[in-house]
Amino acid sequence: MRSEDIAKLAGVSRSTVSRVLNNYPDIPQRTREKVLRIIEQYHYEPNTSARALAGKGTDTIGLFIVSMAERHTGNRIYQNHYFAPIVDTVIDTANAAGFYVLVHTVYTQDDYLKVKQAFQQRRIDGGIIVGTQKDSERIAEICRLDKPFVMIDFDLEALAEHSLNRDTLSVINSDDYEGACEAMRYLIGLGHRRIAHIRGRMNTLSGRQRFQAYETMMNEYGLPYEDSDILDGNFLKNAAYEEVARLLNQARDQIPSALFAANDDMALAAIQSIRDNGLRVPDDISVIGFDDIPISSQFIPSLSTVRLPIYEMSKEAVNQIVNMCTQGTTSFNSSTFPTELIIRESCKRL
Amino acid sequence: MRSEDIAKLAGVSRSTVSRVLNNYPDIPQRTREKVLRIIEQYHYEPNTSARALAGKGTDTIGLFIVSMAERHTGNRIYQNHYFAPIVDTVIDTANAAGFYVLVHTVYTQDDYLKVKQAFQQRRIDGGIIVGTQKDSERIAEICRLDKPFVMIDFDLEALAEHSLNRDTLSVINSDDYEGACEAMRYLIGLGHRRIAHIRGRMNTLSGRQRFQAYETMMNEYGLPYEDSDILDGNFLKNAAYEEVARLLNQARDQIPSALFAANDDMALAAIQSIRDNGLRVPDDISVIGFDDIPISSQFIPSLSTVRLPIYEMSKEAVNQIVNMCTQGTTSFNSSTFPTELIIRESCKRL
DNA sequence: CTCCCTTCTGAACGCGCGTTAGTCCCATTG
DNA sequence: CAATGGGACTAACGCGCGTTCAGAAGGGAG
Repeated sequence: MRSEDIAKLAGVSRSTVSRVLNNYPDIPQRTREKVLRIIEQYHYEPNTSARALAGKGTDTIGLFIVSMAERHTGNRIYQNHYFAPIVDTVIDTANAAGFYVLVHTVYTQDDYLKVKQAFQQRRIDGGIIVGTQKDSERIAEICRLDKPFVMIDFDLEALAEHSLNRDTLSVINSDDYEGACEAMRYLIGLGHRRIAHIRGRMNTLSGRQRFQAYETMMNEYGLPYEDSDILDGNFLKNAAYEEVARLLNQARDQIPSALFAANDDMALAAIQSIRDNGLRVPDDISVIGFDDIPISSQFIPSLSTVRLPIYEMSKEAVNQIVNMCTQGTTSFNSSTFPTELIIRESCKRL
Repeated sequence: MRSEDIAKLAGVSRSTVSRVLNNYPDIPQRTREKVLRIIEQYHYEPNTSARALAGKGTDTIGLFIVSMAERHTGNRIYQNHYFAPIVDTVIDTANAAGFYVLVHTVYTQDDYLKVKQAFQQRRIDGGIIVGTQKDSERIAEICRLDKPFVMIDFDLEALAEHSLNRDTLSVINSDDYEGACEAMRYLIGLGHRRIAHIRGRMNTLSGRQRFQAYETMMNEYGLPYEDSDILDGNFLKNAAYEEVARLLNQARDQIPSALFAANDDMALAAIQSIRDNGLRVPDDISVIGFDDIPISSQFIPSLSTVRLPIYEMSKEAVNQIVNMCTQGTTSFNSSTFPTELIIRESCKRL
């Protein structure tokens, strides 16, 4: 079933059918209805490829997930507390807007080619890229394609470095720095003076921002901290568990009364480690995390943390892409979404 | 950059370029290399739309997730323990095979149209559909399109009903029945004679199979059970918690010594409920679940359960689709994958 | 009745590629 | 030497649609 068949059945020319489908204003109501009836009746669907070839878009956006995990290690991405809700929201929002979503994982440097290809092959009209460890060099290449593109969590400085403030590019960040400051102020407000921090990976923007907030706040409030109070984590549980165990392995009065972990996974591991070393949370040590992953609210004790506005950010990303694609609006945008301090049971007044 | 540009640069005709790209045998090595060099040099990528229009496929498969949740309730699909690893594996496997994946959620009856459309609009070469509550009527419509199609977890009887044993259709199931039997045999082998069951939704295949296995095993081993031993769950925590509380609200010696829950979520809720009623797991009551969701291994006590071969099934689904798409092989297939009994701490010898 | 303007329609071209039928050239054979 | 054959290529058509431009049909004014 092609548009020509519809045209014949409706007794008009093919171009009239096309005009009806594309909402041209100069089609009289009678003709329009007649054509639409035939289309309805025969369940006609325009061929996307032909449409795209003739200049229309594909009504498809790409969602690229940059991860340092390895392909085929099984089930890593969507069980990741950070990626899962993004994928979820993006697909949901896009589908509701009548767009299809092409999801692709990016593990290796070569996989970045796939992103470019998706654009060059005209598979997608626009793209969203997420992931903590993006290669700004490769990203720069992709941006040079000059296609509607939104990045979630990306260091603006890296952009400037490649002078890529193009009109088709948008960046959506969460305000991790301010969120981390809030967490620190909360701990300090509870009377804690000796506060430790488990860092995330320092090659990620969020890792750096959260750590930076820790230092700034400690300094601002004139609180002393030593190198040993800064634990070198990597966002993962194992290392955090070990590092915390090492922290606890000193004179009782040398142990900090509070711990700010750069993410919930490490915070939970820290609590385990603290327990296994015979101390209690929050009675002996207060722990606060970052991310508000689902399990944090169910853990015992439930974890105080900072919620990321993932849902809002993802939705905004799709909206921007869809606008760019449909209206052809090209506007550089850099929005920062506020986090939210979630107070639960894992912190206690000193 | 079009193939014609490449042709000019290489000093050949456009069709020669096309033949090189499509591995035609009658191109001498010299010409082939020359063309490939130019392609490489100018980063030429064939336009997918034009390609699809000319008869080639799109190298894209659709992944449709049928869920009864509601759109825009935020973050349901990929945080679902069942869907997440499927999405994960499908995307990973397909990407590794050079295929793109279009992910789409199906919430309402109308959304099924989107599935049909994706095919009719030639967006995808083949599709995978997953979800527990498929509408076999709609599925039948989709199958009638006669496109490569794989369903994960689908009742074969429903297929027969619509007489749809077409060559392009495959069904991949997990052997829930046998898995549930194994779980029951394990409990019985531990000496339990009074065993309760919390059912899943009876309008799902897995819900029915797991329940059926319970009844069959109880009968086979001549164990008595009463209506009150069969709790009406719906795969969700809340109802399970309540139902179990009701079960425990009777004379101590009337309470079953073991409980087989139709999924892990309900099993975990049951353990909570049992605890809240002053009994212990596994000392007073043994509990076994089904699914082996990630949290089950970390729960205290860790949950004995039945692992679903989700990874294997998803991978097989992609392989079948890819084969059908590339080789044009059309073979009806119905494979059943075995489950695996995972023994942990939540069950104890009576 | 003619002219012009508005409203509507269709023929034709182009999008970029796959493929078929056919051409050209050179080596081989009778 | 002519005829044959095959290897290496190309011209041309078709895929299904969007869009432009010219022109038809209708309607009102002069």
